[in-house]
Amino acid sequence: MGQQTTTRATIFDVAQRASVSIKTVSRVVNREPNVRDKTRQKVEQAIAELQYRPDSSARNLARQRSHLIGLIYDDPAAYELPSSGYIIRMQQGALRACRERMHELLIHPCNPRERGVGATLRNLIESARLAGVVLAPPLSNMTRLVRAIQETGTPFVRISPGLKVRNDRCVATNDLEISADMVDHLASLGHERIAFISGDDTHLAVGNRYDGYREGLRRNGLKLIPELVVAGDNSFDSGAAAARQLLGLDARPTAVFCANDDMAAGVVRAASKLGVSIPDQISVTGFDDIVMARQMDPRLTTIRQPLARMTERAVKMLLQGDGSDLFECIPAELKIRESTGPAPRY
Amino acid sequence: MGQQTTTRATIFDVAQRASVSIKTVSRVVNREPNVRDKTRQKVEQAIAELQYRPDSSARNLARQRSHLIGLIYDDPAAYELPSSGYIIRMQQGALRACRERMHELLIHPCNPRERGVGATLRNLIESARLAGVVLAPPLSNMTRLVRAIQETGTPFVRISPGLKVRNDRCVATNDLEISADMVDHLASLGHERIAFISGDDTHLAVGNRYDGYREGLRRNGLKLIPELVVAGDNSFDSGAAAARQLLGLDARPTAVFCANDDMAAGVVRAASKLGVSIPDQISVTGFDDIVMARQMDPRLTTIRQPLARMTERAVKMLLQGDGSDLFECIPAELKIRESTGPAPRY
DNA sequence: GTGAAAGCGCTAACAC
DNA sequence: GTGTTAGCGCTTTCAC
Repeated sequence: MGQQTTTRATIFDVAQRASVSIKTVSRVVNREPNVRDKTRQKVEQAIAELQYRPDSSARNLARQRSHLIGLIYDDPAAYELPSSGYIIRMQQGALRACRERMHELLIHPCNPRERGVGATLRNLIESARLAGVVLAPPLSNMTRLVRAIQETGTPFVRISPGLKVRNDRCVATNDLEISADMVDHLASLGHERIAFISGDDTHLAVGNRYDGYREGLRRNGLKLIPELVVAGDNSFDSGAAAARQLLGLDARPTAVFCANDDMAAGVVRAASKLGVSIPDQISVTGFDDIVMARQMDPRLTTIRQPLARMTERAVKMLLQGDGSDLFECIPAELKIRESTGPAPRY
Repeated sequence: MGQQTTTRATIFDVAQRASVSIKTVSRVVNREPNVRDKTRQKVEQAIAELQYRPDSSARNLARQRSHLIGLIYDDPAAYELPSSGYIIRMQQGALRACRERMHELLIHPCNPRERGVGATLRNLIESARLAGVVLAPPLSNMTRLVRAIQETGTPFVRISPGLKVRNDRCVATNDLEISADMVDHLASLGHERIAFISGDDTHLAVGNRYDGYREGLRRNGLKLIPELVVAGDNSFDSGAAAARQLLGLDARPTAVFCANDDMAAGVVRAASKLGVSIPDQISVTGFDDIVMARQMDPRLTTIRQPLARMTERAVKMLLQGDGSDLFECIPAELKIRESTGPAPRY
């Protein structure tokens, strides 16, 4: 064993050793038809003996495209956020599909507020000749970026762009529907004064959660009480602040639906500081199912998006080639845990 | 605007347009010397007009190496763990260095328990001709994997291998020292019965934390009390279980030092269930500074490894070329928060 | 079924 | 300072 002293074997070396032409070797390596079984075996043996590994650069150059998938997502200024779970789950799904299809994953967080992101993105995509690009939310709903990618002509898929999309491919989840389902859950527990803490609205898909909340109220015959809707910014602290506001109301809500789990955690914290018990006095729900949701006390009722599966699907669409599916929806799941319970009777 | 209808400009097109040879264009693009200012400008203008972007595949083929850095880490079976924060922070550091050096980052989680990881890794590294590889813990202390990478002859850096390393480069932190410092902190608060909950010992660097604990006891003139050392497995639940055991003791510890934050969170949970108040009756500390550490109540005293900076440094070492630094240590930081306080007097 | 030869777009010696 | 030319290791077209 030890260091690789001699130079690496090329397709020529293999061809020579197997007494065939390089084209035949190429056929074997790429699993193309029209190779006699016996020839194939000879070649395979030569490959094994020589430890031959095709050179991706050469292959990419000849093929005019790489075996790289780019995963592009928002680079949070404060990286250290629960958003990390979000990102990891997307990566995980993308990686699954990549492995299966013999591709590799390039990650490329970027700051959409920066000048020249579009150009940088184009540069990356074209220079590296990415085989495809997955655009994560909230970038997936930013026209400038989408356009920049379109201009490269490289296949791409958007994740949860948060609105209906004209021509290009995307995979989403049923944010709106599932949010309404959450209201159903609350309503079925007897809640009538259900508050909502909204999130960051540059993230269109997060906006859908509010629409779902309203739809849920509507279909349960509940009316929207303006003072029960308060704006958050997706952060723990904004959730806590909103909770203090809601709990200070003369007519308190009996349930709070938060547009994400971080804010829900903030609500839980604020409530417990005020001696308000969950879920006895107030029910709390989130959205995202972050790791902490299962470690909180009480464990948080929330909604889980199939992020990994969505991204996996996205990469597969990319590598499929056929423009068959333009849009795919993978439903989210209600995770009913301990932070929701029957409405208190006053 | 719009789609790229015509074929992409190559270096020839640029050369022709600027009335120079391709070599000159190459010089300009690669910022090589020996180009007259005026010539350079002509070329740059042609590049701009033609929207020329060098093709990485071609460049990589000619240079015999890519512009890709591989970040290789353990692919947890249950991915959905606080470890996600760990991974994200390493990625962030690696990305910072990559961007600065005009490289791209390939992520490659892998399962070291799987057969053939070594071969797969070699295959990736050689096929893609990675410019360099960063190996994260605990993979960085697995001989089989390290060897596989060595055999490719590709430059690599190990992160926190957890032990002194012979010849190859690595960047680590002062796990042991900082753990001893944590004991100093506890001792200075008057604690004498300090428990330790150990972690997963396939992760050598985590093992160092225990050594640091002992060193801390020693230098504070405290003796190691065997019944106060209990084995955990890095999980929240194992922390909670250990806590129940420790709190059941006739002579309880007044402080618990956990080898990671998840276990510390478990301890906090178990203690509060048992009505033991933190830090009044017992102090708790962790290691890692996961996101939750700052959102717990009380906020957790812990240790923060400079993971991002470590990985950033690693990538820079890779791209530096000169084998100057073989080993680099970036110190961790004590984060003293609310979960530690003066030892109770009985 | 198999092979010969012409690229793919760039870098790197070396010549001028 | 600048240009010529020969690769880099593969895929692809087309002939056999």
